[in-house]
Amino acid sequence: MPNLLLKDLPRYECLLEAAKEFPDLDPSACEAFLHLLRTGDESARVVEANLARHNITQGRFGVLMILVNRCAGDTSTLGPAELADAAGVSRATMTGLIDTLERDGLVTREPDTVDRRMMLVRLTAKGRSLLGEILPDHFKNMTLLMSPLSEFERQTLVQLLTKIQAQAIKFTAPVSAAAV
Amino acid sequence: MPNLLLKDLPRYECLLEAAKEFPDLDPSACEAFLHLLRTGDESARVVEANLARHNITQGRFGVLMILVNRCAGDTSTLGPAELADAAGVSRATMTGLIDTLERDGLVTREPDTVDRRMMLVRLTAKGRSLLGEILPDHFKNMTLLMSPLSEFERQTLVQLLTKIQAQAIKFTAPVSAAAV
DNA sequence: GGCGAATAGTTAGGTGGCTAACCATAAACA
DNA sequence: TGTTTATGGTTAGCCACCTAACTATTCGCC
Repeated sequence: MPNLLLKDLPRYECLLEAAKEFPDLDPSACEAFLHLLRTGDESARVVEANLARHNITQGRFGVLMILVNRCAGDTSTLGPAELADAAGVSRATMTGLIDTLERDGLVTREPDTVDRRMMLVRLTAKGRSLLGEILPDHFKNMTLLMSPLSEFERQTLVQLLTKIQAQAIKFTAPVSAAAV
Repeated sequence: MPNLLLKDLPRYECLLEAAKEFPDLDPSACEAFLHLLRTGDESARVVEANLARHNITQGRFGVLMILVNRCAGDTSTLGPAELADAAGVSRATMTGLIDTLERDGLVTREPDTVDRRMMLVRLTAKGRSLLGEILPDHFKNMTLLMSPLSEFERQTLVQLLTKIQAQAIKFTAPVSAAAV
């Protein structure tokens, strides 16, 4: 009987045993699945620890990155809905993220004079500077995390993960069909 | 310049380009990392959708599963700290999870007469019954999600993920050293 | 021009994660 | 036996996610 996303991953032999009781349980699928979730979780924690040292979370960091990417010039802006779409979160959630980013002086928010429904979000110099501080270690950690894998293994991993992603998309309707 | 954990994963060529600006950025590591997080995220959503149909979340489901696993007989119990440890969350978080589970009649909670600091959590018949409803589809979805991969590919994936897990543990001190 | 539909951003309420602090109890030590 | 340390569960506050609902604005159609 497997535990899911728990501290101790069940061994394959335990899954074989559990499959006797649950005919729908495929031991190798279950094992791969649990390892995927666990490794993803642990990997996220690694980069989050680096971000936390700069008093920022993954979500807020993502918003800053989107602003840098989508705003070529210093004067460009994005609306909360665009940001939410790019970040893959709801507009309501994005309101909260922008709230705290604005509070910390990392972005500014002002009404759009052209479309009066819109707010315009802009990255501040402080926000840009913070990214400059964060990114070197961020990338180093990422590289270090993947260092046990050879170039070939990384490619293999990406290929396998891409297959799973393609399958996952089928579960969730055509909402994410615009990816890549 | 890469987006992180965003809706559109950057293509490898974009990462090569970005590496010119950021010397610490390793394109293949970054690509593998982003795919790992993205696939994990999407996979979690798949199983969560199934759980949501039964009005339960991943976290609460995990608690029920621990209770089933750790409590061989119907009369056995676990304390909140044990549950938190097994689930990999804090005791404070576990209090909230038990609160809602108790509210929904899926577990009971009573003081321990032997050790008066303790509460004892027990799975109810309703909780057990709910698991019985959930598990068939839960396992089926898991199997279906991994179906694009052959048995060999699944083994390969697990091996690669295990390497990353071992590396991730080094970042987070010996706290999780008891895994597997 | 007027009306209905669509869009934008925010609020309210809920859930689940965290840390720090708290009170109560048990265990360890002198 | 008394004191200190450790453990257990909960609370407060914060954050991030969601849905549903709301108000305001814009768009499309007649």
